[in-house]
Amino acid sequence: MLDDRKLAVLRAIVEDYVSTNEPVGSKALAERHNLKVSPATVRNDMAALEEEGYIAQPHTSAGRVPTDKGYRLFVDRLSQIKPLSGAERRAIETFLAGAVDLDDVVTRTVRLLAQLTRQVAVVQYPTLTRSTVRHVELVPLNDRRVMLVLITNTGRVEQRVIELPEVVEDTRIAHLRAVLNSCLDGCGLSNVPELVADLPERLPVEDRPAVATILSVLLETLVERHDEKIVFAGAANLAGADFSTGLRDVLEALEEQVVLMRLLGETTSDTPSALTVRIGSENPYLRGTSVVATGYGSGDNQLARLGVLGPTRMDYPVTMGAVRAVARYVSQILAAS
Amino acid sequence: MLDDRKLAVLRAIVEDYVSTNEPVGSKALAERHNLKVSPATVRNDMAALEEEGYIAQPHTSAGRVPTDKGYRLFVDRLSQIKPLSGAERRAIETFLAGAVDLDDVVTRTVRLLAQLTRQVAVVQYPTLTRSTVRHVELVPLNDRRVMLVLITNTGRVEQRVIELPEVVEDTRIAHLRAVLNSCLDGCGLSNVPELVADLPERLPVEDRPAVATILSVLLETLVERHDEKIVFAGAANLAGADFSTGLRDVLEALEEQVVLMRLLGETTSDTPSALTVRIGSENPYLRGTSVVATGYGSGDNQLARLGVLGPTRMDYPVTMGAVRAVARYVSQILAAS
DNA sequence: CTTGGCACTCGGGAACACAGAGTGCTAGAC
DNA sequence: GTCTAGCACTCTGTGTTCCCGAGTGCCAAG
Repeated sequence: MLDDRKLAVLRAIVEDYVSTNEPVGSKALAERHNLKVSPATVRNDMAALEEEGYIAQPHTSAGRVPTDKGYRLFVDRLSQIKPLSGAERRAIETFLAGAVDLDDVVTRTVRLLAQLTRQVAVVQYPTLTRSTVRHVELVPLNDRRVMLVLITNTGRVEQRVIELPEVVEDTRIAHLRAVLNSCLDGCGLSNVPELVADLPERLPVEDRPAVATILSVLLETLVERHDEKIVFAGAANLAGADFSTGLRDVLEALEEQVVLMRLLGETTSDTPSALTVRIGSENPYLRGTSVVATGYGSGDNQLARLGVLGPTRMDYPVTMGAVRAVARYVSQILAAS
Repeated sequence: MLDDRKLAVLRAIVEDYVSTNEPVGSKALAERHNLKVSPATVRNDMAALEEEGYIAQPHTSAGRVPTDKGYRLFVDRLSQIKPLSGAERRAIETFLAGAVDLDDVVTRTVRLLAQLTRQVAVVQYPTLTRSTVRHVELVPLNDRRVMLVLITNTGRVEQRVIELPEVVEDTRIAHLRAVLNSCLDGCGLSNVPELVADLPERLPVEDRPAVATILSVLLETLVERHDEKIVFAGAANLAGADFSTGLRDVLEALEEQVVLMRLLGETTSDTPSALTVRIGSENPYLRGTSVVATGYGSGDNQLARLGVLGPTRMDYPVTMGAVRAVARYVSQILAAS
């Protein structure tokens, strides 16, 4: 049905349209890409491609434009991920190397990705669920209040102020801290609930109300942050592009954690580091945009996802290369710290 | 020079232009606001106002539009800050009350403000400099690494991983922590440098390299975060508005911490809780936008600033009311915690 | 299967006219 | 002196028309 030349024509159409942002006609195609055939032949192929739904024309007698299906075929079979230049790689390294803490890593990553792709970059904070407890700290603030600080091996720090149901002496707080740490240190966060389940029973009865309160806050912290924090950067890059759905909708979506999350998608368990490309109508919300995303994290321990969002008319090979490279570098950084 | 009626005309022009987004003519003015004079008279006044530079016409024979100078006069002398409705106040309260930590307070505040004003909201994180140390924590990660956690009375938590120059036993770390806390607890952050200055001398000589490293990171943390974190929300509200400078520039500025900082401005020391309004060309960057900002914080202890950014053509009384109200509520919340 | 030729179709830009809103000015009314 | 009414003038924005050109689909010939 689609012989090699037709595929070549489709590839040429996508490339030209992406670079010029104008419907591409048969004549220009035959000239620019040396297809060795005449415009008329190209037209025939185009008719076939249109028949199959890979391209469309905005109006009769205009050039052709790739459809979502056309981009899909292009991404799957007609393009190769374009690796970054050496200069770009070095830039990434130096830019990420200066990060001082997790917040900083994420912030730098998202900015870097936005700048590199000239799109909107989205980065999900490393998820807590797969990380392990590095330290639990209880800081007495006054005699009815303590601050709970939870530090994970990914460098993440969560804190909560807890109102105690009764006055508890500092020494007892200190004891509880020691117990908690000996019990939880190095354990996966998902194991925490079962590990602390019998804790109240192992402590003096008079401490139990306070312990119960503290534990409930601790568990709450774990659950609450399960739906993760997510940040974006590069909104300015949207200014030029035109979206079928209107710029406003895109900006609104970017500020909705839930929507962003859905757009980034799930890491498929079998191939965690694979690039996910969702084109136009393949996306849950925001049908007019494309999302290139991937999981990141050290080795087989996938932490979270990152990616970029842009118009359907996007340079997929370049974008995919950038996303993949940044994911790799940030994974390295996180593994090292 | 400018009698009462001319001022009334100016006020009417501003109000009409803000609500309709169209140059306002003499006839419509005389009708809609019962000025009790004829359009011709209004025209004379308009000519005078234009002479003085308070209004301008986009082209000959179009209606008048306020200039920056006109808005300025309007804000300073012709308008009253509009208080929020009861429903709005209750919404603020319930929305802010649910915050679990400082991050959450800031995030909720910025979203609330964006929604309330239908502009872009900007909130600066409470500054460290005026807050006090509540707790310093040193967590050994392995024998060459510790994590420094600094908790302030505003609920802010800073953490850093420190590479030690040599292996230090946990007990010595614990001792150092105790020393640090007894030394710094409750002290203002700005006093920390002098307080820790002679610390190395008071400790065993073999600990000094490690102590020096830790202290240098501690001081660095204080200084680094002096230029503060700043967040925004409501970029989607820009989609409708038109900026002389182009949407792209505004979006770019929003992602530049430094620029945002400059836009929010400094809290003037004499009247810390006063509203600052910068109109159009009065702004350092982004000449085409207006910024309404104010300091917030508990009582005389100003912590940071918050505000909104929008087109010059903005409903100043309403915006100012919202900014003031939100600043008050968030100050309360922070004072209580 | 490919190619050249040809008639057809639209979109977009230029030229143009026109209605309507708004102005400035002047002369008269209070 | 200040306000008002009338009038001529000046624009912008919109709608219309027209035309060019790029691009297509189809057909017949190589």
